[in-house]
Amino acid sequence: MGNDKKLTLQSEDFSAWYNEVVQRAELADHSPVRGSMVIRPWGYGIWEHMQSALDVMFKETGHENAYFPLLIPMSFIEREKEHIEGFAPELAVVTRAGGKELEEPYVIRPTSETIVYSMYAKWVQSYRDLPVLLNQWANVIRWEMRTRLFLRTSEFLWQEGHTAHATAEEAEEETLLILELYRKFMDEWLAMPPITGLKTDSEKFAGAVSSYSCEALMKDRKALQTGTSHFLGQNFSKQFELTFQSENGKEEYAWNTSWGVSTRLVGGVVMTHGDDNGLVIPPRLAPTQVVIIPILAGEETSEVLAKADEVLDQLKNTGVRARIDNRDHLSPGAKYFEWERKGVPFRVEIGPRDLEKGQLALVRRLTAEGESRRAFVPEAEAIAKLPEKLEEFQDDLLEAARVRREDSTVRGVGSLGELEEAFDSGAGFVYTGWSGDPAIEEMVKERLKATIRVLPSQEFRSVTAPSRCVSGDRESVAEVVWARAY
RNA sequence: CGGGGCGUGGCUCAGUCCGGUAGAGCGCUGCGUUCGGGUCGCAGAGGUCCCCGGUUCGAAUCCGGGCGCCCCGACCA
Repeated sequence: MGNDKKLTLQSEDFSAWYNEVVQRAELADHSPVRGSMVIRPWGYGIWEHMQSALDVMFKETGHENAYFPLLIPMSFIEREKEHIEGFAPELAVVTRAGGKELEEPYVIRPTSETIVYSMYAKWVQSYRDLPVLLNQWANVIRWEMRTRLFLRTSEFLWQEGHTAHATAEEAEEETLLILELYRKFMDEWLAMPPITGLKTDSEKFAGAVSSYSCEALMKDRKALQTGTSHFLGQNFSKQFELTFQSENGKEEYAWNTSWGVSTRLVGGVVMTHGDDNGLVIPPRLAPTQVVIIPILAGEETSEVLAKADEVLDQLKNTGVRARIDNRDHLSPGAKYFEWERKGVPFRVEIGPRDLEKGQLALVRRLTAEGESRRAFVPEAEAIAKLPEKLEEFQDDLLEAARVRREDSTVRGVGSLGELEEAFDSGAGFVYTGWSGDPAIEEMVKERLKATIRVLPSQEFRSVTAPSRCVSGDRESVAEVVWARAY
């Protein structure tokens, strides 16, 4: 990578572009431990904005935060059969502590269902104790074979919600409520509009009855699973004796859900909005929304700096996250490149000429085709309008992402040949019929490297449901969405 | 775990074939200069050449062994 001034072009090597931009925008760096990363302030700042937005949404829907421990007894993880089968290869295990071999090894949580539901079992006696609606913000470890900053690291940060309900219907409702909450969050905050739907058995969470997910389309037209919401049925409550006495006095097993999004979302934002100049951060997530670059020139330097301070204060008063870059060893041009690479939505330049004319130079991170990059706007007007310009920018990013998604969506594909052709000509999401046979999934994955991302939720389905399976010879039981995925 | 590649200043790499006392660009420090799209000049700091062993008068370079990392495939939020 080096300090070559230009990034690898997206069109040349998307994956190299991603690695470079993550490091050179100072989002994250590799730690000495293979596969794990240090999240730097710029990247963590983005995550913090995601966290606070989600946290509000969780609380608005009746959830509370709690914290469960990092270490889980090995026997807990082993309790649910599919759960342990799914996670066994990627567990990190503590066998020694206090200078001695432990009697029972501890697993570093890959997810917390087992410890959570074992505790719920203690707390829940009666239907009056339900529902339990908890979330935790935590780190987890899954020993992945191949890792990439943010997208797949051995340790990552996430939130995991865990709920217990008296009825299956209520738990299913919760699962879908969260799926919709995630979707809204991704639309409104990340400007990364996912499609949603049900996972096939081969892709669902180990231990779930059914899994739903959000699937977003990256700029290279590969899908990224950006959030999951699981209906766990009574699988865990049966293993951990999570029972309650119902209204009619009978002892029953509770119904559970779990759901999560992770720091992977940061990688998703990078691949959804970034361009050849670097990151583009949606304003609502940007640690700095407006950077002020004073043009320092000779005798007017102190006046320019004073004006910059004044503008900073006024922007802060309008609720804009702004900062001044007054480093004096860099030329203005060098700063432009740096902040563009870091994806700051707007830049304000203040120089002697602007002082004279009572104006500010406003530069948007993305400008429409043919539009001039730099707009000179009267100072008061520029400050007053920036909040709405930021909202506009946010909206434009969402719209552009939607258009990209729709433009690379192909519907009504009726045969394996057409499916292959679609991917060969650069399709992102491809909709087909499916017989429900996992062998078809397996075969397509083998041949085309594409998988069924979801059985789409109602609003994403095609107007006319496909009647035949993509494999040709059988009837379709459900429409499915195929994509090459991360 | 299979297949490929690579370990040399902070970073990217040249030097290795053909052994002779270690280089470039970028970055960093200081001073000056410049400042509206990656300023320029001068001076400077910085390296157990991944590790261990062998061959040799002499090893970054040759030989043997080890370790680590990256990329491609099988697993995954």
